[in-house]
Amino acid sequence: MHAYRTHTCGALRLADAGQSARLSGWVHRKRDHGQLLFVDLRDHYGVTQCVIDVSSPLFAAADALRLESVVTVTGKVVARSADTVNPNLPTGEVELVIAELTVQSVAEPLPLPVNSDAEYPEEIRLAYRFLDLRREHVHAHIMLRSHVIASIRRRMIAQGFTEFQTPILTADSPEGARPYYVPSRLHPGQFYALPQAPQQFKQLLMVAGFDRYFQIAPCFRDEASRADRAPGEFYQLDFEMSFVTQEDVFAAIEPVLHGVFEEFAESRKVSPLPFRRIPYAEAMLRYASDKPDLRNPIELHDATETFRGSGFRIFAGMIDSNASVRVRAIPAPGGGNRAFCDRMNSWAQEEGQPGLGYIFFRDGEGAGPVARNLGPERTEALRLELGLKDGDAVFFVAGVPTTFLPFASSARLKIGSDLGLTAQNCFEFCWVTDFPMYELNEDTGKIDFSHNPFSMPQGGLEALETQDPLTINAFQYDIVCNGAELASGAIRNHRPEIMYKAFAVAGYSAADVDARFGGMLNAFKFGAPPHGGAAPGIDRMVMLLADTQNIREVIAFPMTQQAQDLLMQAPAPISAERLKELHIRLDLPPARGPRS
RNA sequence: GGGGGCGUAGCUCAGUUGGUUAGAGCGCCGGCCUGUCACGCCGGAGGCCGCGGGUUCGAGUCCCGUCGCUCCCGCCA
Repeated sequence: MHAYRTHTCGALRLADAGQSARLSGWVHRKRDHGQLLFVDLRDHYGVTQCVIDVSSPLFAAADALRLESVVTVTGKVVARSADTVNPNLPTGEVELVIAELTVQSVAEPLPLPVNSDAEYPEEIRLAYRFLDLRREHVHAHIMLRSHVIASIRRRMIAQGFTEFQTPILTADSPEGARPYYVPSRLHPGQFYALPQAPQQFKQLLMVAGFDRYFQIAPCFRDEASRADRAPGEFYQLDFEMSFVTQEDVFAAIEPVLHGVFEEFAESRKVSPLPFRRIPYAEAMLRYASDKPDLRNPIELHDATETFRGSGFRIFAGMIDSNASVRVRAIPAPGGGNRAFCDRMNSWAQEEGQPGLGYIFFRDGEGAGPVARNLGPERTEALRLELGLKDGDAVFFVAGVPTTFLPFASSARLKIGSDLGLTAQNCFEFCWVTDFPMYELNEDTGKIDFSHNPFSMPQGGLEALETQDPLTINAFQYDIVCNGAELASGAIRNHRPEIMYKAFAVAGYSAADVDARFGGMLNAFKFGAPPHGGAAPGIDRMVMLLADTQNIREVIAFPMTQQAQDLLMQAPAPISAERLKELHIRLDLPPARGPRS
């Protein structure tokens, strides 16, 4: 008989009754009946009930076992009587009668309960992550992550992609985020940077003729974390393709994402292929967001003309005084009562807004202060345009778009969820396309890249030379699922002359461009294929599939919000010798850490 | 860097208008129990109410400061 086990703790069935078996695992739970003891033994595969009574010489030893000790038990598998079968357990028709017991590893009293998924302070969970990972939910999430990644690999390879590894110790790349640096021992005063993304390497692989690249790529960014954004490091499905249009990129990755989500969606619906394409400008108009949650059916309408010169002086005055002011109407089907409208208004004030204007429809007409000031004709025209009826409401936000859009988006989401309009148990995908190439920096008044400077401007060199830069779109796209940005991508700019011009528009000289992107630009001077790609976030995908809001639930060994590893104690000081070797002298007094 | 929320037993939380000895469930410890499976029953231990200051006859409760956690803004494809 094998030293540790003949079966896993999830394996035994009624058909095994009568055999001898050996199981190894953790003491999950004990039920002590005085003369009779049940021990639930758990491993990765499941739980099996083991039983021993007072007639056994091992009874006292079994009784004394502490939870989470590791033991090996050997004995006969017996069928449970009909009234003691546990239908909730795959192994619940049998139990193992303990005849031999070996304690492989004794567990001390536990700092957190393993046999319960009850909430526990995150600090303790992270410091004892090896225990936390034994718990059912987290264990399942990490397994889901692994299965998702395996599915992605399989599907990418089936689509003709090849997996590559790119350097972790590399050069700083000016992509926006703050990089992590690693001091060089051999080159005093010089530093490697950890990649924020393998962006330039994957483009170089295209120049090298590999045609279709992918990587489950670690990315490093020294930026503040969020509930859905891990500090320090995260993983992307990074991919790139040669000789492709934007539609070719969509056609290659859609079946992968759709397939992965279908595979792990369980009962949840996944948007059919092809995913909807929504131009950026339309997304901002209809959803006030570049990552619309399409589970929510509400669409905004422009109502600027309805209010221009109207009796509703606040909006009419704003429109007259500033040509860029717009009014957006947010329909709220079923929200047509004063209680709901007042509640929304209070919410808006809590959000720091002056309030939230509304009209609600009853008895065949519009009610509320806005309707009174607007007058019956304009109110009725608006009602018809929005397709509203008695019992519905409409809310209004007004101002300069860049200022009011984030609030309008929040209001849309809140109305959808408060009125129960937002669909549940589904994954609603869309592409948001045609992002602007440039944007106006409101602080400096200068023109900045609005996304990735490597994107190809629509219209190419001619557009850069002739158009107002703020009207130029890029072949730049996002993939959005349930209001979360899952990926960003682009058709890249592979033409040096267009690259120099694109940077010139944003105020960079040719020398600047050479200094910052010399390596990649140089490669483009020796025959570069047109290419493009994207990089869906792995952690985000698993979060959606695991239906969790917290990214730390889908990472085996996450850091805290303050980017500390409580298990391995990182970051940590290093010895004076090591510092010297790295040519580093700590001149500044030690800064007090977040928790020193 | 800025804003919001939270901080009471090991854990989750309750604690009224400022008023006697700060409670419950879970966990832990002890006892009982031969068919449980979140076993059950009895008993017990366990509290600087985050920390410091203030107001008050009296503070878990009100005020100020501070520390920690968390969420958001900035930032971040």
